[in-house]
Amino acid sequence: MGRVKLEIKKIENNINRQVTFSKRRNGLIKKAYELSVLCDIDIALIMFSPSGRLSSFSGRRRIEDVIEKCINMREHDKGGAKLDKMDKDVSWHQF
Amino acid sequence: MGRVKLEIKKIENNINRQVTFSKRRNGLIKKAYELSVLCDIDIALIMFSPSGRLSSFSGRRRIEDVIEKCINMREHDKGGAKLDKMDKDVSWHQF
DNA sequence: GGCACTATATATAAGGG
DNA sequence: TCCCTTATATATAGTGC
Repeated sequence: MGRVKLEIKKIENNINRQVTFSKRRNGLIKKAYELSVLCDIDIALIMFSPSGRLSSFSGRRRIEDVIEKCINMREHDKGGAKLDKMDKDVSWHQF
Repeated sequence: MGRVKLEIKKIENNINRQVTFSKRRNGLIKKAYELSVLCDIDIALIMFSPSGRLSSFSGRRRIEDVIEKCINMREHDKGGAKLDKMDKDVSWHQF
């Protein structure tokens, strides 16, 4: 999305990396917010900026509550937390 | 983003709400993944589907580690966790 | 439920101030 | 750095299978 197709690999230039982080962080939070409202769900988003600062977002409930619910669910129902399928050409770590 | 502009409010139809959740959840995870790679950061995303199922994602590190780092940072540096600014016309809950 | 299509809305990379 | 613009890449709503 932009004047040029951006390859998904680490942006080596420090300035550009921080700029991209700021823009995409805002976009991500906006989309998390929209998802929480449209689908009436609980959501939590935790990010650390390239300089190590914490950014977090949660929808209807306090982030601590969402985290706690997540931890409990992962402990008590390990099989139910997996996503069904993702793109084949990425190798992100997921649960 | 689609044939029609969608107002950001709860989708009342159960089927449509679940369909929108599935599509947007995938989009959100993809963007979280891209952000983690492009900016070389830690990130964690926790969502509960309309039916209550847990979906979560984390980038380079285990989600438990990212959550723990977040909790510690929020406890020890409450002032540093705030985002600078968001859209004025939304009222999401953030930290 | 999921997958594919496609018209449209949205996000964003570059660049300028 | 941050804000604005704009061309372009991407996400996705509606639809059919």
